[in-house]
Amino acid sequence: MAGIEGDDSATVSGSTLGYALLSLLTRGPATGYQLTQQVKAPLGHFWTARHSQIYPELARLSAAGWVDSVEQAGPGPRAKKTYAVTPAGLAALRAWLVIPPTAQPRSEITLKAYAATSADPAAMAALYTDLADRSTRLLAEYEQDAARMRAAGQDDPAHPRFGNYAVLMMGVESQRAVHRWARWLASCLRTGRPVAYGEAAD
Amino acid sequence: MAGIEGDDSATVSGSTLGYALLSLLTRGPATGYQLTQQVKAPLGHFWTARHSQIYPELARLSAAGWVDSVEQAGPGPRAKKTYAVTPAGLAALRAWLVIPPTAQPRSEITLKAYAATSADPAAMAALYTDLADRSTRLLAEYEQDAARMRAAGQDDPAHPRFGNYAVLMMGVESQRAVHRWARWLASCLRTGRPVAYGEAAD
DNA sequence: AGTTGACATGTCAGAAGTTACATAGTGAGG
DNA sequence: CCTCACTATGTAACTTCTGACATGTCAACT
Repeated sequence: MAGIEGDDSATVSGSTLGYALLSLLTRGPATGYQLTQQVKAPLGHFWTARHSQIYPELARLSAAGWVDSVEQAGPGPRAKKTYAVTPAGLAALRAWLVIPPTAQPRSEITLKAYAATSADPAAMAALYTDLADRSTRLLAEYEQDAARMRAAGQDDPAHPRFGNYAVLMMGVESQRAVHRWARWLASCLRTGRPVAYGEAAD
Repeated sequence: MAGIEGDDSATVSGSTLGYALLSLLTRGPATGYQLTQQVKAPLGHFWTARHSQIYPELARLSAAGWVDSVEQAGPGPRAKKTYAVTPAGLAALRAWLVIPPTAQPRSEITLKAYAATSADPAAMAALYTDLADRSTRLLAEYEQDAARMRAAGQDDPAHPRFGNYAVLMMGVESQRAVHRWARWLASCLRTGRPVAYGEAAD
């Protein structure tokens, strides 16, 4: 109830996805389809959503008065809708942003490491070697993107897309962390003996 | 169907939570209550579940023949059940472990960073300063745990609880990454100007 | 002329996860 | 004696997320 029917109580309501969409819309109006594309990168490195989740959520945001939409004739059987954040939506986003989040991260690859001793060591070592390789590739990709952004002045907190740069930098840090860890773990499993951290060989 | 009715097909079925519980049970038989405690640390840093999710999942694992249970008279209105992995359960776990995971991580704090420019800079800077402090505390805690484990020989891949150590090391890497990133971001937001990575002051 | 891929919007069933409700014994401390 | 915390197991309602189903246009390539 609170906050979802146009009242201006300070109560924060709405799902995390709703705020993610509002964040995307602060970069300019967009259609549901465009938002679906935009949750791929760099946001997609830390938050994803399918279109089947996005369209209903946009309807909810619209009902709450947090976004406006204009319809144009588009391809396909239905009208194309372009959404934009309303002042109420922006206020709601600003209120949500400064609340410290509590959600714990979930990582399936780390969960698998927890049971590493139950599996075939060679197969598990291969799994973490692949992960290390993948993180190397991703890291190179992210660093290139970061350099491009810096050249465009996007590393300035005053730049309207500074958030993209901030998320990308978290991606860089994460991949560095994953790389070091995966390499160490693969080394442990391959040799079958304790390996000091930082001494993992390729 | 496949894999859930006692057939020994190579097909992997079951939820991630099911495999997480099997992983815990490879460390020895446990009750649902004990499993609820054990998903707190170190596994809880990367995977969590409430008892309301664990009890039904144990019932499903039992129906699939992946775990066995023995009942003892316990406190409270119901019998206490102690679960143990069956050979079929262990085989299922081993098959699942070597499949490369695909799930993307989710991080609410990174999502908030994406919209950082929409919020009050001072409030956002405080949020990331707090995060940096929290990661410092966690890191110290994790490093202590890691030292204790190393002293107990748990850093040896042959040790039955090597997985605990591996997960903890991911925790260490993650907190280091979060710390560096949060400090940098807070610095950016506080000064309002681009800050080179690695040059963020406290 | 036919196929593929991008554009574009939606629904539905089910899985996964959270919060709250419900019950009951035991031991420690006030 | 009372309360609190821990042990212990379950259910119910609800939210969130995924995967599949459903429709239709337009441009490029074969």
